[in-house]
Amino acid sequence: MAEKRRKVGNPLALAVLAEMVIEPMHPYEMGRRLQEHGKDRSIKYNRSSLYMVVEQLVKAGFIAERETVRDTQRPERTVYAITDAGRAELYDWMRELVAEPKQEFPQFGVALSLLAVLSPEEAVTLLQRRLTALTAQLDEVTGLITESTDRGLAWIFLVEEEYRRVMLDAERRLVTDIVQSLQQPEYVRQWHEVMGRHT
Amino acid sequence: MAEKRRKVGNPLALAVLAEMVIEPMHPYEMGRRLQEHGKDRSIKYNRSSLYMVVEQLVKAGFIAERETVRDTQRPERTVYAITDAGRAELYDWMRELVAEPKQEFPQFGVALSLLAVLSPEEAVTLLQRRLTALTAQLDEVTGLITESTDRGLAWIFLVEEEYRRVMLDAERRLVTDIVQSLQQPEYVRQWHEVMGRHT
DNA sequence: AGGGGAATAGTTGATGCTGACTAGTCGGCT
DNA sequence: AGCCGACTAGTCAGCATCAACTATTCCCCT
Repeated sequence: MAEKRRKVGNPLALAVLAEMVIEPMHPYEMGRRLQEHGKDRSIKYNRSSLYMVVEQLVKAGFIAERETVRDTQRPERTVYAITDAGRAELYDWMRELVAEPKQEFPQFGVALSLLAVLSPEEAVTLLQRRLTALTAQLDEVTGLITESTDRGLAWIFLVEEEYRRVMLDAERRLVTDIVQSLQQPEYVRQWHEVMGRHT
Repeated sequence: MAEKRRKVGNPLALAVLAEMVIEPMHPYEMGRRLQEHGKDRSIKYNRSSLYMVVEQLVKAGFIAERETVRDTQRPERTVYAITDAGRAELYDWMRELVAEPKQEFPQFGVALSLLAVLSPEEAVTLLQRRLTALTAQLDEVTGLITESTDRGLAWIFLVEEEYRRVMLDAERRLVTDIVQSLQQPEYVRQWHEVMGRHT
């Protein structure tokens, strides 16, 4: 119920645990799979963070070193396996993430909360640029979804892209509405009135 | 056009610059205003980060120490003022934030991309819990918006709450849809089929 | 047979962030 | 006249992050 502070908080750690539930693995391999399955579109992936996170997971007792292989060629690879504590952490963390929405701070929210520093006219121009970009992103995601569905990829693996699509669509609608409002003299008058004090 | 790496990247720095465009100020005061105007709902605020960010802004030449006041009582306060470079940075940064959507990694996206580690039945239960929480948050935001509008607060100061409302609403719809899908045997069958290999 | 690019695998330094702590002051209650 | 809690204001140690770097091997082209 209450939210605990995770010993390892980086979402990449969650992905690592999820990979290791399937089979023991060395870090580089985890990264490779993450990218291969496009998980890096939803989880910020960075190789150095990966090694960091693996180290932290070991310290926390969620994974353990299994063996160090050097198969005649290639650099040395350390293979890790998930522990019982790690499995417990994975499920507990997943449950929390799914069931409890957490306050986040999207960049665009920051921009909107300070929108008043710009002039209404400039805001309109900039928001229209955003609209173009959003439309492009929407097309990209929609394309990816249709293409994957056609290739017979199971629905469960596309739900995160569907999420992205829905959020992009909602944002696009909102931006369109704001642009509309900013073109009505009534709103612009109010803006200038409020901002009159400074600048 | 191209995105530069900001010398100071913390969004709190942007809020600081925006406050200082109005008048010179000491850090604590900036923090107080941020909270007073509810900007801390959109911008992650933390006192220690604030002092950090001010230091960074000084180093980058975006703000400058103006005077150190000790008015007989209270601890020493250092007042800072924005520089021309700072003003330029503020506008440039705002333009980028408004016009160019940036890839972010919301927690729920992470959860969805790994949803398959849970059982469909548990996923449904958890998503229903999320639904309740989302509805509560929606009510809160909607309440805040109506109340503020009634008090005559200008529309421009509520646009960030409107953004939050729209996003929450879209997420709620999506979660509802997912729950619906997960209750159709066809989808559950597919899930088990795909997951059959491991676990 | 050798040179260059891509892939494999991992390390490190420099910087950023924040929870926990310090420390003075005001006001009010008793 | 003394104590408590809230507010004001700032500092700091420790952990997290990531761009850039190192180093080895594979394999294709000429």
